[in-house]
Amino acid sequence: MTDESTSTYIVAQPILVAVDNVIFGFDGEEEKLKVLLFKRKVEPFAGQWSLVGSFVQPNESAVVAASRILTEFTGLESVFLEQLHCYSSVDRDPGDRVISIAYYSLIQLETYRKKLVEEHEAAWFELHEIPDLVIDHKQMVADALVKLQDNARRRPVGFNLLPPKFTLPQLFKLYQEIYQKEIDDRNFRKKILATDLLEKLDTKDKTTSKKGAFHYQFNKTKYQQLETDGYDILFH
Amino acid sequence: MTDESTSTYIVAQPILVAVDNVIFGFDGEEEKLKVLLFKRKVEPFAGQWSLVGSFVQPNESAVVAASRILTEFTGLESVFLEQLHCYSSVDRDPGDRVISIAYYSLIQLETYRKKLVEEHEAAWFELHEIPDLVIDHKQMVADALVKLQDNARRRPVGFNLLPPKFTLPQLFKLYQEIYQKEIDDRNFRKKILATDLLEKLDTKDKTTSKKGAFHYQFNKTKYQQLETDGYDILFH
DNA sequence: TCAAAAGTGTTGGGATTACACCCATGG
DNA sequence: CCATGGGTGTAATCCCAACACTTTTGA
Repeated sequence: MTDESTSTYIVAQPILVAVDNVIFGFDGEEEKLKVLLFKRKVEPFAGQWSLVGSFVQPNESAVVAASRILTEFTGLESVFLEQLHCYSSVDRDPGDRVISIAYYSLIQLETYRKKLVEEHEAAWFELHEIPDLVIDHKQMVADALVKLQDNARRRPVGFNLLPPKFTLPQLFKLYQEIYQKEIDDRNFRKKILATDLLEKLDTKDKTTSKKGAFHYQFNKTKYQQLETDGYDILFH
Repeated sequence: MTDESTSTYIVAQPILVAVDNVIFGFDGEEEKLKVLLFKRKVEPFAGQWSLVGSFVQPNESAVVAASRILTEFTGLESVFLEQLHCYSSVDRDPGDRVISIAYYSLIQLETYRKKLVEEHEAAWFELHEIPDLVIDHKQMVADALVKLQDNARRRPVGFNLLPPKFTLPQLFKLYQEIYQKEIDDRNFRKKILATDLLEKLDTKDKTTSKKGAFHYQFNKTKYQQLETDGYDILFH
């Protein structure tokens, strides 16, 4: 299949195909949405900040490639991963003609493997502290955020960013981070609880207040249903 | 740039990159939304129905390639054209490893060059009469329709499918075609007129009724504003 | 006792759905 | 004059944004 001499398509010229992954994580301590970046290893632009990425191998699809590098950098498997856009300007990469299929994923920062990230000289950056990135990666991050916002309105994606047990104040702050604005907390609770997605537990998280905030978890059945059926909530 | 011997990326293996275009047109006579298909010229699958597509050339981006084949088949330039998704399964094309970046475009059926279409053995198919298509093209059409529906709710895309002067009954039927369902016509008028997008002319189209339906055209200023700002209308 | 965060309800206004009849015209 | 499609209005409902105070508890 990948031996060019056997190709049916004589006249076509192959192109290098990469994937880049905008990995979002929610830092529960700092209550900030962050993006994983690393220092690029290869020329051109070696040493500069970049999204994590890889060339697509002959025996893998783009989503498998994106998943592979996600695992490589975080140790995580089977997390939220969705295609964003394919970037294909002729001159985007001065090293060669390379198109890049961008993905974005949502992970729980608490569960990623810190060691892997350090080995790769990677780091988490807040949205408004993202440094200059190679090629069109800054555009990819911007596009990913828009898509995340759009998605968070229609489907329970936000929960991919939180640990299994979380509190409503945490969830609330996460959504404020996603939308990069202040949200009315009373209306937020109403709307989120109205989805029937949350199950209140009788334990509390007392790390952030004396009163303590109740833990919640998802109703898995409802979660899967809403993941496909969707809803439509605008947060103000 | 495209000479492999000069590539910085020694280890990467290039892949064939194609674009496929889901071209939608609204047939004003039959009041049907249609998709342009043609009989594939090359093996494998020569002679079978396919979306129009092409390999991406070394000197063009994917969107340029998609635009090029659109012009080739319809004679049209600078019409609505938007990226849909990149399909990259390893075995999707038995001829070779080929990934395809799918686009979709919206054109006015009345203005396309009929001759070009005939020369290419292409034809317009209603949505529910689409034959078996090669590879994953049927999936592309399905995905394109979903994206079109989503887009029509948020932006004035529907107007790309109509001639400069059109009537409200035409627009109404177009939206019913896009959503593949019946819509309340009184509420439809209210919602569409509320956008401030339409300018009523004092001429009438009498081809479909004795009373005649008033022509409308867009307010270009408002159109451009809403194209970027967007709105959010659900049609019931 | 008080500071700090968690939690809770109501109401007025605007938007939306559902719904049925009159109008204009050419044949 | 009538058949055909074009055009219009309203009432009841629902939804939602806006808004401020009480609770809990550890220090």
